[in-house]
Amino acid sequence: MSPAETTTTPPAAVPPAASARGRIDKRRAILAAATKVFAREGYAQASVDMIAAEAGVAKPTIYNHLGGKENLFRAVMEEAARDSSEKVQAALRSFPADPGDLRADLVAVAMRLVDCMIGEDAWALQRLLYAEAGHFPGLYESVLVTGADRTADALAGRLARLANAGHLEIADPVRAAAHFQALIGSEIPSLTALGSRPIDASTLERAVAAGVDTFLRAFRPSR
Amino acid sequence: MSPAETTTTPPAAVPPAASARGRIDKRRAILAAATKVFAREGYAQASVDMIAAEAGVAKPTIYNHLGGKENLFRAVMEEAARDSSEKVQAALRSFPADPGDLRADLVAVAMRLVDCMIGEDAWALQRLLYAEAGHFPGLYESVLVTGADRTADALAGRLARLANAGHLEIADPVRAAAHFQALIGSEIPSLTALGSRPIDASTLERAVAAGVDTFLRAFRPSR
Amino acid sequence: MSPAETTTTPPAAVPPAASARGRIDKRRAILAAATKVFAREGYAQASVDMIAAEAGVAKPTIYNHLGGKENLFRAVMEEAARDSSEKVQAALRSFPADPGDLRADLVAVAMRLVDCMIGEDAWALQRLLYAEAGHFPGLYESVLVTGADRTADALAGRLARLANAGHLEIADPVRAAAHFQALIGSEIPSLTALGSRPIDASTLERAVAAGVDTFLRAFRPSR
Amino acid sequence: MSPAETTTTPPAAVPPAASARGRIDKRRAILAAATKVFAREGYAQASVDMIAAEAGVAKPTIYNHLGGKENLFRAVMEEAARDSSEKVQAALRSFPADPGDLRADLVAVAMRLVDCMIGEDAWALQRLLYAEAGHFPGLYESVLVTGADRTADALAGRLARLANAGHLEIADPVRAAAHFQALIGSEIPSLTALGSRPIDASTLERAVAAGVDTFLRAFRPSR
DNA sequence: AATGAATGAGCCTTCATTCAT
DNA sequence: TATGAATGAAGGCTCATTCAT
Repeated sequence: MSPAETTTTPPAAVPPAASARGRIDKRRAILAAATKVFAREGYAQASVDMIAAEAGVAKPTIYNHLGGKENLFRAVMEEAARDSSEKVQAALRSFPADPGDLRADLVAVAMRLVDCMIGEDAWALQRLLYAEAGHFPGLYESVLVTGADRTADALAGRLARLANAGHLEIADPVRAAAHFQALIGSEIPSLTALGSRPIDASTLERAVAAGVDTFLRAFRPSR
Repeated sequence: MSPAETTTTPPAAVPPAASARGRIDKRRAILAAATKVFAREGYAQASVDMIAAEAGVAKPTIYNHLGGKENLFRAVMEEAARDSSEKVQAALRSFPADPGDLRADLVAVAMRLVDCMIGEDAWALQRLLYAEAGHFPGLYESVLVTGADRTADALAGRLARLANAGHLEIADPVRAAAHFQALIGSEIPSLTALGSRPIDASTLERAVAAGVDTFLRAFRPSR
Repeated sequence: MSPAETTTTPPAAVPPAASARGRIDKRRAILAAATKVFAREGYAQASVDMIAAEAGVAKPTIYNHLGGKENLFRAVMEEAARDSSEKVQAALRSFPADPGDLRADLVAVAMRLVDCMIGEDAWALQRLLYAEAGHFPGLYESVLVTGADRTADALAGRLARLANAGHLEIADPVRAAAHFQALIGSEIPSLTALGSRPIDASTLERAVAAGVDTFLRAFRPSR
Repeated sequence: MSPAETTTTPPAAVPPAASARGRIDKRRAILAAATKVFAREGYAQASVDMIAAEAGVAKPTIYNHLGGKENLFRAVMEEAARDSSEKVQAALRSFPADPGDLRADLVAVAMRLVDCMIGEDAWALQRLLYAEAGHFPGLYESVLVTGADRTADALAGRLARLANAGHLEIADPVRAAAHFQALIGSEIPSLTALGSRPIDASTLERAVAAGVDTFLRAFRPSR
C-alpha cells in the first residue's frame, strides 16, 4: 500500500473494501431506502419489506443495523432534519450583510429559502412530521431543534444585522424572522397542493416577491 | 310512547320512523367514530375494527353505509372540512365593516380565526390532509374547495371592504388575505408542537397581536 | 325432524343448523387439531399454521375463537386434563368394594388405570405438562386439580373402604394410594420409552401385577 | 509484542497451550451456557443467540464446536445424563452392605437418592427428556443407558446383597429396585410441582420415609 | 480458531373485506 | 338492515445457519 493513499477508505483489494465500507454502505442504503419509502407511503403504510427491497438488503439486516421500524423511522427523520437544516443554513449564508438593492437581495435569499422548502425531501419531512408527531413522543422536538429552531435563529440574526445597519426597523428580530418566513411561504401550500404537485417557477417567484414586499412595507425604516 | 321518551335508543314501536332515524343515527355514529379514530391514529393505523367498536356497530354495517375504509375516510375528511369551514365563516362574520379601533378589531377577529385553527378537529384535519394528500387523488382539492378557498375569499372580501373604506391600503386583496393569515398564524405550529401540546392563552394572544401589528404596518394607509 | 329432536341445537333447515352447530363444530375442530399438533410437536415447535391446516380453518378463525397461541394451549391442556380425569374416574368405578379374589381384582383395576396412563393422550398431556409447567404460571396447578388430585382422592377412598372391610391394613390411605399408583406404574416410563414406543401387553401386565403384589405384601393384613 | 503487553487477554507468549486450553474452555463454556438456557427455555424456545450470549462467544463459534442446535442439544443431554448418573452412583455408594439399623440406613440412602432427583439439573434433564424424546430418535435410549439403567443395576445389586445377607426377602432384585425407587419418589412430582417449586425438607423426608416403610413392609423377611 | 455480518424462511398476529343469516 | 363468522393477505420480527474475514 502506498503510504498516503487513503485515510478514510481502506484501499487494498475490492473485497476488504467492500466489507469495511460495505457495512457503512449498507447502513446508508437502508437509510436512503427508508427515507424514500417512508416519504412515499407514510409511516404506517410503509413496510419493512418494501424498504429492504428498495435497499437491496435482506430484512433482518435492517433489524441488525437499526433495530425495528420505529427506530428506523426516528433515524430517518433525524437525518432528514439534519440535511434539510444544512440546506437552509447554506441558503442563509447568502443573506446580504450590506445590501446593494435591499429588495432584490431579500427576494434572492427568500427564493433560496423557499427552494429549500419545496423540495421533495422537505415536503416529505414536513408531511411525516405532521402525520406522526402525535405517535412518536419527542419527535417534533428533536426535529425542531435540528431544524426550524436553527433556521429561525440564523434568520433572526441576519435581520438584526440589517436593522443595526439601518436598513430595517425591527423591534423583535425573532418575531420578524417568523413573519418573514410566514410571508414568503404563505402561498406554498396552496401552490404545491401540499407538495403533491409541481409548481410553476414564475408563479412561485411572484408569490415570494409579494411576501418580501409586504415584509418590507412593514419593516422598512419610515423615512 | 311519548315523543321525548328515548333520545338515545330508537323505540321499538315505530319501526319505519325508528329505522329511518336509526339509519341516519348509525351513519352519524359511524362518521363521528371514524373521525375520532382517524384523528387519533392516522389513516393507515386506524382499523375498521376500532371504528366499529367506537361507533357501537358491527363491522359490516360500516361497509353497508359507507363502503370501505377509503370511502369512509373521504367522507370523514369532507365532513371535517365542512365543519371547519363553517366555524371559520362564523368567525369571519364578526369582521368589522367599519371599525372603531382597527387594531383591536383585527386582533379580535384574528383571535377568532386562530381559535378555529388550534382546535383538536382542525389539527386533525390538517394532519390527515398532510399525511394522506399524496395517497388520495383529489383529496386536497376537495378539502381546499370547501375549506381554505372559501376562507381566503371571505377574508379577501372583508379586507377589500376595509380598504375601500380607507382603513387599509391594499392592492391585491387575495394576497393580503393570505399574508394576514400567514402572519397571525405564523407561530402556531411551534407553539402547539403541531397540535400535540396545549397552548398558553396569553402567549398565543401576544403572537397573534404581533402578527396583526406587522400586517398593519404593511397595509395601513401611509398617512 | 322429530319435535323433540334437538333441545340445544336449532333444528330447522340445514344451513342454520350448519351455522349454529358450525360455530361449535369449528371450535371443537380447532381444539382437536391443536391437541394433536401440540402433542406431536410440543408447544413452541407447533405453529398456528399447522393447527389451522389440521383443523381445516383459516388462521384468524383460531384467533377469533380462542385468542392466540397461549390461550389455545391452556384450553387444550384443560380439556385434556378433563378428558383424562374422566377416563381415570371411570376406571376407578370398577374398583372392588367387596372383592372376591383381592389380588385379581386389584390387578384388574390397576390394568385399567395403567391403560389410562399409556394412551397417546395421557402421554401427550404429561409430556406437555413437564415441558411447559415452568413457562405457564398456574398450568400445573390447574391440571393437577382437574386430574391427579381427583384420582388420588378417589383411589384413597377406595383403598380406605377395603381397609375398613378388613381386606387391607392401611394407616394413611392417601399415602397408600400414592404408593399404589407408584408401584403399578413404576415400569411404564422405561417400557414405553416415555410414550414414544408401543408396549407389549403381556410384559405390561406382568409389571403391573408385580406392582400389585408388592403393594399387597405391604398392605395385606398380617394374618 | 512486548511480553507484558496485555493483561486481560491470555498472554501471547504461550499460544499453543493457551489455545488448547482456550479451546476446551470455550467448549465447556458453550455447553454450560446451553445447559442453562435449554433448561430454562426448553429446546425450541431456546435460541442459539441466547446461548452464545450466555457463553460469551460469537454464534459461529458454537457451530464450529458443536455443529448446530440439534447436536448441541444432544451433547447437553448426554453430559447432563452423565453428571446426573455420577451423582446417583455416588449416592448409592453409601448403601449399607451390612446395616446396623436397616430402616434408618435405607432412609438415609433414599434421601441421598431423592436429593439427586430434586436438584435443578435433574429436573431440567427430566423435563427436556419428556419434552423432546419424541423429536430426537435415540435420545431417550442414550440418556437411559447412561442414567436410569445404571442406577437400576446398581440399586438392584445392593438390594440383592441385602437379601443374600438375610436382611430382605427379594425374589426379583431388578423389580424390587424399581419399586424402591418408585416408592421413595412417589410424592416428588406433586410436592415440587414438577420442579417448579422449592420443597420443604421435612415434608420431603416424611414422604421418603413413608416410601421406605412401605418397601420394608413388602420386602422384610416374614419372620 | 473466532467473529461480524448477512440472509431465507418462518412465526404470531392483525387487517380489510365478504358471506350467510 | 345489521350482524356474527370467516378468510386471504400482509406485517413486524426472530431464528438457525452460513460466508468472508
